[in-house]
Amino acid sequence: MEMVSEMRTKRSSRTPGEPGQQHALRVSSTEMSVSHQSRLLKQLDEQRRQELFCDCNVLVEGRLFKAHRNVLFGSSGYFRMLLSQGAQNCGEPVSASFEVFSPDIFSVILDFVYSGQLDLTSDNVIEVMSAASYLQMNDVISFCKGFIKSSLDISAKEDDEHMSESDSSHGTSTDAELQPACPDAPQKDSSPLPTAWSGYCGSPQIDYYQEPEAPSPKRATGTPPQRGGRKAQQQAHEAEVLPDPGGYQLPTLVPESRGKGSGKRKSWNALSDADAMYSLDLQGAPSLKAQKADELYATLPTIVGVVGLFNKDTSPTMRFKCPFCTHTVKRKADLKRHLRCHTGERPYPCEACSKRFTRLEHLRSHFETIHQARKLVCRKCKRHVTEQSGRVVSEGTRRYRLCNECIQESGCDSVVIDSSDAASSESGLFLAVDTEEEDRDKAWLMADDDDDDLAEDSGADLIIQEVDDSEEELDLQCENQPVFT
DNA sequence: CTGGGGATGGGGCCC
DNA sequence: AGGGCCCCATCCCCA
Repeated sequence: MEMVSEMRTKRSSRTPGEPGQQHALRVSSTEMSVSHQSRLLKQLDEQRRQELFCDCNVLVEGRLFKAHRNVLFGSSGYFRMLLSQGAQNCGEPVSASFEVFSPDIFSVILDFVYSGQLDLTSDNVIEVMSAASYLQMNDVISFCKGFIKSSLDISAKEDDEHMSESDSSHGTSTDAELQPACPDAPQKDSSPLPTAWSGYCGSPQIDYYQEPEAPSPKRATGTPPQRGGRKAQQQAHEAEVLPDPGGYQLPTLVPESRGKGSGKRKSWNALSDADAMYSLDLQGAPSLKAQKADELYATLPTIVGVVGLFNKDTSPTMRFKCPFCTHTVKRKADLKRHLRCHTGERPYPCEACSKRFTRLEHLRSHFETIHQARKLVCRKCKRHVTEQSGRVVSEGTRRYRLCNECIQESGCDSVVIDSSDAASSESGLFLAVDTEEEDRDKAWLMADDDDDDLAEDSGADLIIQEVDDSEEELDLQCENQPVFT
């Protein structure tokens, strides 16, 4: 191919003046250009390997890489910034040192820079993505995201096949169908992901992964929107400002962790593209969501690399880095928990109002505050109430206590007085049955329809009678059941 | 418009 | 490793 191109190039350049050659010449020029670029890159790669004309030294955890500053400048935002700052002393070689990623990872990235081929595997994709984020190489990040996404897609497809057809022999055909058209695709049998990556390898221009056009609300189904306008606007802004993980800045310019600040509440509506990538699906069918999230989590030990952040005076501090943002945590469990804000997984549905939560404790807190009246305080006058001086009332799906005076003032029209619940709250939830409390919580989480006593005492059950869309909730109960089994 | 309080979500960390 | 608690930030509602 290259030879043909070369020959054509030569021929056309020899006969520029012949009639009818204008169009042919233009086509040849394009091919020549591509060929020329390819050869030039190849030549530069050769020079790099022979350490010829290299004017940039990159030290990664003690290993020295030599490269050309022009190439690095054109490939990485980080180097662009770095080299721009030192542009005045062009004659001297530039040095950069990294300890935030390993030499192997940098080698993969450097190979990509000089060849356009990214050697991704399930083992290195997260670290490559992390390093690419650091180096501000958005194309690499996009490929990594696509790689991860396709791994999920493939997992889902495989699961679908496994569910529909019990015969395991179809697994090979699936793989065959997904085999790459690109012969350069990395083929590692041990990796669960490699077949998916083939589409990207060697052809970085191919936009295999379609970025979501706009941040999509995670609350596609399920919980009703509670936070509209202002939040949506703010989060749209966040999505604009925080295209994580591609939106990294130089470490010196941006705090390493987003902290408890502006971006914290983005999990519901505003998502980074990576967030949206996962969350859209994950908000759909809860069982599928959990399944996919589980698949993602299952890959954590290999796919989510351990990032060593080195303290200068102490031993290396091992931390787990979120592949979607800059956040790092000490424990993998915390990372798993954190990932839910990216995946959109909400495995804990409230059976009373169908709102879903990322954590059991949040669900419990929600249920206690919203659907049970735990506080012995009158909601209106804030005075302390007892069993005698106040009662539990329900308004919509919310329950709270009012003192008898406030109940009389508000009248029975606006609130539904729920004496049975008051009794249950008093007798069971506060005093005598504390030990059973957890079991009850778990019991209603398990949606145990056989337990009549539970149904009587459960606030959820009482509320379901009041809410219009109870059928939907019952469906949700059935739907969500597998999550807890 | 503003401030207070409730609800919610996320991080750190202990058990 | 998971559950749970505490703390804090943010959002929303309401007076």
